[in-house]
Amino acid sequence: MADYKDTLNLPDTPFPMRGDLAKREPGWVKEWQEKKIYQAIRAASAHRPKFILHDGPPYANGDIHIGHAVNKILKDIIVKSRNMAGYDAQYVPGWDCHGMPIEREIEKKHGKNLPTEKTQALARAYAGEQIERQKVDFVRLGVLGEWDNPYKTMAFKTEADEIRVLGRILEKGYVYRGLKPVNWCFDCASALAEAEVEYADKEDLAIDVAFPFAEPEKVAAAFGLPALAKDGAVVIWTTTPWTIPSNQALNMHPEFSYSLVDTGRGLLILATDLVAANLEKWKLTGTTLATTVGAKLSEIKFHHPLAKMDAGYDRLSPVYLGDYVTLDTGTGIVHSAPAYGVEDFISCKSHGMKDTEILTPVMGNGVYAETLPLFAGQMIWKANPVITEKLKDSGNLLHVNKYVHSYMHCWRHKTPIIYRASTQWFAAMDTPPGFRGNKPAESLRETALRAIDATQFFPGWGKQRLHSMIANRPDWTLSRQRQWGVPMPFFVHKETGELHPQTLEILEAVAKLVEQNGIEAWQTVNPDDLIGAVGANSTAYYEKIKDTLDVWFDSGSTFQTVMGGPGGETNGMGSHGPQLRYPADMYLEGSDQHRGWFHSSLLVSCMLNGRAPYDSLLTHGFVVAGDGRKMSKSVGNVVAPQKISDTLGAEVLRLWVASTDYSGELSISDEILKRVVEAYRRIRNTLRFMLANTSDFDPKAHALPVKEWLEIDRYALGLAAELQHNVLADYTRYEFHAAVPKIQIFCSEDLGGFYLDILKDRLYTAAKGSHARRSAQNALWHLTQSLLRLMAPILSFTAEEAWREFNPGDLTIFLHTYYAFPQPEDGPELAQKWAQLRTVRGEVQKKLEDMRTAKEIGSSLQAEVEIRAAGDKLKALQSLGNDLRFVLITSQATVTHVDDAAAESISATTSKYAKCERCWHYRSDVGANKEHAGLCGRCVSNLFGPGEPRAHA
RNA sequence: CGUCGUAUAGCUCAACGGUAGAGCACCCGCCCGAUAAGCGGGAGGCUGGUGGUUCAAAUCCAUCUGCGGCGACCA
Repeated sequence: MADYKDTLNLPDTPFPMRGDLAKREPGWVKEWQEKKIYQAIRAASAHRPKFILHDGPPYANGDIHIGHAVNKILKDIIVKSRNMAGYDAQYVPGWDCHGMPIEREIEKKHGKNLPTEKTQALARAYAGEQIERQKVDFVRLGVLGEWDNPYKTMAFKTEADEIRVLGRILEKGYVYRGLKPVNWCFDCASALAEAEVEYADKEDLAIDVAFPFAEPEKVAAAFGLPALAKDGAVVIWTTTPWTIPSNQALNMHPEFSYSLVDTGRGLLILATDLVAANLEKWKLTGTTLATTVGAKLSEIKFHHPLAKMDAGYDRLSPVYLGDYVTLDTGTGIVHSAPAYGVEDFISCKSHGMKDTEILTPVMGNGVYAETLPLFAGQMIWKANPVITEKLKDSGNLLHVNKYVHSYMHCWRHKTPIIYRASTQWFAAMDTPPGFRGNKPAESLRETALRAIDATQFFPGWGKQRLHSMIANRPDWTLSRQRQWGVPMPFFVHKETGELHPQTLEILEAVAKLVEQNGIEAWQTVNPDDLIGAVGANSTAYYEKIKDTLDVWFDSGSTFQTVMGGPGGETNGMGSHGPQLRYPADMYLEGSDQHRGWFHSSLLVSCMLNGRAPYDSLLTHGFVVAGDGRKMSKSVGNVVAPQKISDTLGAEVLRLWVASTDYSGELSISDEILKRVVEAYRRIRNTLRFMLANTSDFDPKAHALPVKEWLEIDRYALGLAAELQHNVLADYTRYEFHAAVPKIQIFCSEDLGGFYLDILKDRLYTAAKGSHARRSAQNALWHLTQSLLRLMAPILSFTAEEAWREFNPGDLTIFLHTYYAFPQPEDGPELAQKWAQLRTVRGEVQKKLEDMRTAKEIGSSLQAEVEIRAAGDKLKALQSLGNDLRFVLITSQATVTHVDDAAAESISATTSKYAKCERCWHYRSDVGANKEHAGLCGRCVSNLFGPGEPRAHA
């Protein structure tokens, strides 16, 4: 038997079937960098309209985790897809560099209580190292961007511009100074972040204190009594006697029941449920005169327990209602010192107490101010027993005992800390304080809410979320008491606290210094040099403030400090102003950034420009393990992006990101990744087949006008055009998880299961340069053009790898836009007709499967088919003529007319003819040519004659 | 606890008031000229639970449960 394999046009390509991604991707990354692909794309796109996705800066601490990878890959997919859609889509990555976590890292490595200069120097160096580490991992993911010139919030110019932003919001009248309770360490003489707080057991004095009636008639009325027969008091319980001198209110729960009890020491009010326990503790007996709910006692005033001890305490405390009051311990009544408790502060403020009315006798070192009656100059912890003693003297102490409880301690000093109202700087949400006659026309809250309405959200529920956050948030505390942060370079009057009259000029002067030497310049500058040492406006009267800005203000200002704000393209503002544009088309981050970066950026931009810095917001969820659980080191279900890159390849990670619906959680597991790998293999193999079968195709020499193609080739072109249209629509909506299965199904069903399967016969057996074969290659060539570009934003490595094979000598696929298809004239009719043909094909395949099960055939080519059909179906089948058998991949196919659909049927038989040794079809004319006894007629013609005519398939 | 999401076949996703679909995985078979490939066929869901609205509910409403985000001087 002659071997005819050499006479076939079998596919050939160096494009390997297996990607070997983990090993080969780093090489491609390197090439992209060496060939400066990103810069080439910029040059090629310079004339196009801009699409600006402004990068939200990751924090420069720690190696990237899977969430970072998701974020950057999504951004990369969007940037690439917008660029290929014909935009100049820039990507300038950035890093958030200041803040407490880095300070803590420095403390861990170099010890605590370093001088500020030292901390800043170490922090700056550390952040730089972290950025380089993270950058390597980001680049490894195939993310293209301006990695040579990223933005950093610690860049000197960025730091300086941030100070200028502060100056502008001050000038516009949004900034004021006020009180706020914070965690305070006396040894640090500073506020602490929550992360710097530890809990440990502490022994305190727990005291029960009576606040005597000041308005007995109102108390009587609240309990439904005509009058009270004797004096009495409301009783509170506290473990912080040192807050008693600062008491300014009492809290009761509006719904709890409170009793008025007649005891040996007068009438007492306490929660009904706690009467028995407390009377026993106080060794009293009593009878309940009446009960009422807390709400009835609202606003009734009581005497301070130390009122009789010193006139300085002769004041009244009103009852404010609060849901946070519990019946766990104590009396059901809580004493409220607004300067030293968060709930106390909020409650008193909401009842109209002004900052200036709040008593703040505890100084930063934990000692009572000289103005505090009775206890001046005492350290609060040492004052506890003294206060208790005074209360006893006053007759208002019902009980005292030692009490061990869990209490906040400083992470550094292991000493107890307190909540302490301290002076902070705020941006006003509702009532702009104004600045020297300047005052915004509307409140920041109103402006921001309007800006949200004008913003597009992906997914849509983000709008309501951000809206409700802005609607409900309190004033923004801009100041922090930290070292590694952008300073608020203010001078305030030592007595009045007023800002220096030349504040704006000082800010600009400091900005200039910072521009040269970084934030460190503010640390080292001599105040005398800025405002002079003598005179009313000098350092004699004004002191330098050490506060830094909230790090959220750093990243919240990047629309100005990086993008350059309005006019940044031309006015030289911003680290990347000329190339970017304000507002950005999009900010894209995890959904936690509604409260973070989206939020802070919105507020700063609204203060500066009255609008959001973005036109649209896209949010993605968080990555969870396959079982829906959060990933955590302790559970051990953490999936590291570096590990995936090193084993499966970053391409697989990219495909996983693209195929997951990011609007909810993104779950990842070994099985999920395995499925992604399967999908990848299928797509890769399909590409390989197309590359292999077009390897001898030269579009310059072999291109044919579409109308000269075979019908099925034109149909395939239409399918690809439809795919591209649908996929691009998904890209435009940023719904990549909808696009990926479309591509996958196209490869599997339309190509693998249909078109390519049918095409093999023609590609392999027709004469190499025949019209029939070239027509197929034309179609494959256009399909590949489209498919590679369509895939490129997601499967960047593979698309690029294939592109080099497909288009040798071209720098990169990313220089190209989506493919412009030639339009077949009869596209719609073909689509309809071939859909019908494919239905019939499916029915035939079922029939053939039955024969296979009955062992009548193996290969479908062993069968001959007869189809009886009516109407359109008949016409469609008949129109293919002799080519129908190729569509069905059978050796013979005949069509017979029947009158109506009910009479339609399909039958198949095993061919009785011999198998052509070359094309494997079973034909009556095999051996008809004596010189080539093993061949069928068309193979003889294809090899030695004019070639078989093919018009349809 | 509050609030915003989310829950459909083993996995990833469709169906957006009208008989639950696809790809992959799985099972069976074919092929051996895409070959650590390719083709065909098949099985597999009380759409998280419960109650409602409706002629009709995966879809609308309520409630419960699981999971997750946010509620931090953390980023």
